[in-house]
Amino acid sequence: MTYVQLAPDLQHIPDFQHIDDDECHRFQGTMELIGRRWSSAILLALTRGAERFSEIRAVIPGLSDRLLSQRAKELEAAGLIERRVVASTPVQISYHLTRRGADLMESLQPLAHWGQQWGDLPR
Amino acid sequence: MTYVQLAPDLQHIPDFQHIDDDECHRFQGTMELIGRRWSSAILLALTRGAERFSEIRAVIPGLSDRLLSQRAKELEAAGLIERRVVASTPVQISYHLTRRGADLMESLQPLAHWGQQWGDLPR
DNA sequence: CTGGATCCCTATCGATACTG
DNA sequence: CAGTATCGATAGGGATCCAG
Repeated sequence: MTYVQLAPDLQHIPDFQHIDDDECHRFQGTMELIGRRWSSAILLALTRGAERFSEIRAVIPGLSDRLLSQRAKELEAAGLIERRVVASTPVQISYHLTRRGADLMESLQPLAHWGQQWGDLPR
Repeated sequence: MTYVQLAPDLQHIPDFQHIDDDECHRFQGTMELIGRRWSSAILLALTRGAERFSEIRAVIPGLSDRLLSQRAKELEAAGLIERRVVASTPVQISYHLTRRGADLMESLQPLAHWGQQWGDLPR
């Protein structure tokens, strides 16, 4: 995105004034990753302590095996979550936020506040 | 999403501990709205002062008329942007962040920080 | 200038069945 | 338990043309 002047009544927002094109793409990329269906729910489930595959699925009604598996791969590829395998019998698999993922969740707290402050999105 | 215990090493994250099911749905809904392709770019363009249809399109390479029109409707329906019509000849149409939209952009600043801190998402 | 209408292709999704 | 395979339905998106 090309740079344009920040709107006068929004100049108290400091951090969007000096974002260059690359940073815009990062920003959009991040939004599209965690904006995909179930992505944020999965991250939130992990933030809340869910670890096992079935545990995550259990706390997110409507989430199917297939989509959880797919999203987990994407989030792992993005470095937001980690998949641990313990070679016992049966094999124990658990998912955890990485440091990077935990930082992301922290950075989303103001957004959660915003949601609480403004109530439901209009349909 | 059903409540589960917050992971021990994440208990310093206060705001996700007490989010109930409704708030989870709001959170996910917000993420999916602004996570759609071009949505965040459009909001960012408005934050930076773009107002006219052609102006927004000009600063977002790859964004088509159709998608800008569609996203604008969605964002307007969500109460994040406002569409003003001045009945001159020709008709002057401009887009602006609402208070709600501007608040949203403010709440996204930590996320922009996160992107800068962690660099590009892995491909 | 600001879109609306249409076509058409692709990505994505949900459901179902199956596996180590 | 933790996925993979397959399939049909649907939604999203690009390109193009058209209009007030």
